[in-house]
Amino acid sequence: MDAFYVSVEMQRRPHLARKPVVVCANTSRAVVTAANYEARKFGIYSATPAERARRLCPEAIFVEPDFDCYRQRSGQIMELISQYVDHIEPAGLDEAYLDLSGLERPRAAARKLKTDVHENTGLSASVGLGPNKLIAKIASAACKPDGFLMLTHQQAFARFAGLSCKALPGVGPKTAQRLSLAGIETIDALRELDPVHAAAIFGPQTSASLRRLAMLEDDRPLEKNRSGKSESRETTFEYDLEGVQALKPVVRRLSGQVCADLASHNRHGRTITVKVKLSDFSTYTRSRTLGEPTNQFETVAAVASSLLQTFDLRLPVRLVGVCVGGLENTNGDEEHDDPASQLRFAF
DNA sequence: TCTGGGGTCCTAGGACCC
DNA sequence: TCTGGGGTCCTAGGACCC
Repeated sequence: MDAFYVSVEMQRRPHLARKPVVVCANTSRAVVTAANYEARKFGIYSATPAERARRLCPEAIFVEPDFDCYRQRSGQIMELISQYVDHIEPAGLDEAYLDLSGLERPRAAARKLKTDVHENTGLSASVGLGPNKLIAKIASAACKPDGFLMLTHQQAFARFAGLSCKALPGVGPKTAQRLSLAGIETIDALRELDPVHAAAIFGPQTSASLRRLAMLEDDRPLEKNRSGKSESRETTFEYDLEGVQALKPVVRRLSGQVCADLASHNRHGRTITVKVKLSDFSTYTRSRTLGEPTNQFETVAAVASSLLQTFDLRLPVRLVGVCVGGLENTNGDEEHDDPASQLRFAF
């Protein structure tokens, strides 16, 4: 979906049309959750600090996020899509991979789906089609907003060769910087990088996976019904807190919220992790794995509290978080779909 | 002006088992 | 005195994505 959260908010407030709109929590240390295209013209993007966003565009309209609403709208869209195809892999609230390989006219079906989504929700999507998830994903990003792009492997190869390596999903700022130091800026330069040289820089695994990315090769199957592997809550304080005693009640509260979420989905996990971010942004975690999965508040809170004691808190604390991971499988069968499927699609 | 929250996956080292 | 190889689980940190 194009600028999904902002588009939902603008739909609720028609007078915001054509104005710069930013979805952002109303707290001192917030960052932007989503910005519409008008706001992006001012240099405001997702993750821009709120204060900076206000200075970049004082006339921008700030709206507080409403994730319950976004989840509900996302559900409607996923429901609509499921009338077209059986095989859907949601990839967040505003994005999904679809397997169109069973369809006779996949391009026409995707076209109709895009129109249908707009007619039923008033929201626009960008659709990329390709022989694998990677190409579908890059194609949908390349045609945003409100775009439609279908590419063969060969066409994608030609079209994306000159793009920055950062256009490859999985290549973030750190990897891009390391590549840049090696003189690699574009996807075709990465493709032509000597494998031995690459392995010396990135190690055998990472260099091989970077190479596959640059070749636009991707054999990941579509995975539907993925169940979550962890649930967590974390909070950044308005002002840094000092000492374990100040943090204990927060850790108890977060434990309670995580357990309530787990219980509501009838899920249980074995590994409890506490995370701490200090005033200098250094981040530490401590975890403990139990013999049996749990979602009991007293159990999680007690373990989290004892983990909290093990940190070296010489600096003030900016953030704490509690995570329960190692969630047992709820619905058993992890369906891996036919890897021979030839056509995938992302929006 | 400092820099969220909810996740996934990968790596690497150590413990432990056969 | 010198001491393997493989596999799994756990912990900690880090990169990345939406």
